[in-house]
Amino acid sequence: MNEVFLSNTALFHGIRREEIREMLGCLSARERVYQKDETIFRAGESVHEIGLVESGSVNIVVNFYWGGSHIFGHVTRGEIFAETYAAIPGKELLNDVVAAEPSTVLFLDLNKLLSTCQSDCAYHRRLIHNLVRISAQKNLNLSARMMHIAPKSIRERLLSYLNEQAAIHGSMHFSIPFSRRQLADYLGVDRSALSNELGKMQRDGLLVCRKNEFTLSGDAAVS
Amino acid sequence: MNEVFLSNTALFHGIRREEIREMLGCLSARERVYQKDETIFRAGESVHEIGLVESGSVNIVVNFYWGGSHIFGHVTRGEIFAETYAAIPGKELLNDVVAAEPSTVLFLDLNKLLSTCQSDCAYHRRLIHNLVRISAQKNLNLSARMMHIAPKSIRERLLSYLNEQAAIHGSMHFSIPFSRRQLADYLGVDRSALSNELGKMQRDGLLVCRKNEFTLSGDAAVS
DNA sequence: GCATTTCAGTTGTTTTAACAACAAAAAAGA
DNA sequence: TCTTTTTTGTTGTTAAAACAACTGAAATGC
Repeated sequence: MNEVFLSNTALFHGIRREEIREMLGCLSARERVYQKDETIFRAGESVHEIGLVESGSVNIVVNFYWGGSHIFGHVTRGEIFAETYAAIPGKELLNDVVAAEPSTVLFLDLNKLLSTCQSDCAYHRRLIHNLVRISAQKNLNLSARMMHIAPKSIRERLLSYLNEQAAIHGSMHFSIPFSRRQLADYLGVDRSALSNELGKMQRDGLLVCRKNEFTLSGDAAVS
Repeated sequence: MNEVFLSNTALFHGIRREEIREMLGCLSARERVYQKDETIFRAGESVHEIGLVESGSVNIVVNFYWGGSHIFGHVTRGEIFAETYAAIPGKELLNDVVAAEPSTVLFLDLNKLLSTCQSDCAYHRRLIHNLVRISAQKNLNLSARMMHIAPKSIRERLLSYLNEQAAIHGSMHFSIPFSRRQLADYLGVDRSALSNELGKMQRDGLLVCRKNEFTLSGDAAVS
């Protein structure tokens, strides 16, 4: 296991490398390699460990009763997953977790993480602090998406999202981390309808976009 | 302050009453009374305290640029709010928090909550544990709503929601905690269209409903 | 008990987004 | 480089939900 890598993750941020090695023992850390498309957690299971992606990436996949499925989230190197379920004992997963590519996952026992270890290391508190922050951040991300999806029209959803991006980047010119298809999924609209609306908005002078680069005009600014 | 009441909240669950009184000092607890419609937190502010509703209830209100607003959440007696923002230093609130009725709010310093207090009471760990669980639960609630909103048709959204409720109650017959208007808001659809669809579904034999009481037929069951 | 207001169901109309099918452009691979 | 695949924009059609307006029912207040 790579302590240098771990010390750069949000979960272990601010913890010295020597401490990390020691802590991994306290947390019953175990590592496992997965091939592409291999299932890591399955809906219906209950878990007590959180997963930290050491290499590769994993998808959070929701399966519908009629056979369809939807990728609800994508967890990349350095990020964690399943912490919400691990925090609620006995709670069954609502979705599968599947390796999006060949990946290595580090599993950590959440109960041990939350209980101070025998050696009562000062860094343990930092770890808990980090976990709370990560959880809060995920909450905010979900809330933000809810807000963007709240309007009924595609244009309003786009403006809501793009204005948030402009605010985040502190500029009317910015790149977004989504392809068209991904943006359509994120906003919960049809892809072709999204493309269409973007075209109209450009004709209306609200914005200019080329690939993932957007420039909002003053007219598009809200709040 | 009422330690008996606090010991029944999710945040102080499992902590003895005598301990609670002691802890409140550690947490720089302060209490304040609000009148109906009075603003508790305003969008754009950053906070370091979480709020616990001791009496009454508060609304999480999103204000749109064009003047409209939307109630995003309702926090009742015993529940907490603003913990997501308090956990991320400097993060500005995206919405207002407004008293829905005359209310009393207990404010607690989150940084002090996360750092073990001088007296290093064993119950402090329990408090942090509870906070993590509450945060995780809010995450799951948001995720569940996202899943219900994912389908495009009203019928599918309803079935998604009602099946979850049936699973929660462990029965095909149950009451929901929403009025029609609230359910329509929750599912992000028009109220009259929702009523209409419920009528159709009853005619199709998928369910029977009277007020907030629903009975699903076998045909409505999914997964 | 009566008046008033809120809530829920119904219907018809209009808007709009989903859907399907396709062509051009870009990216990836051989 | 040439081929193949993926991504993106365009258009027209269709289905569905939003919207508006109204009625009856239920709840609230006086």
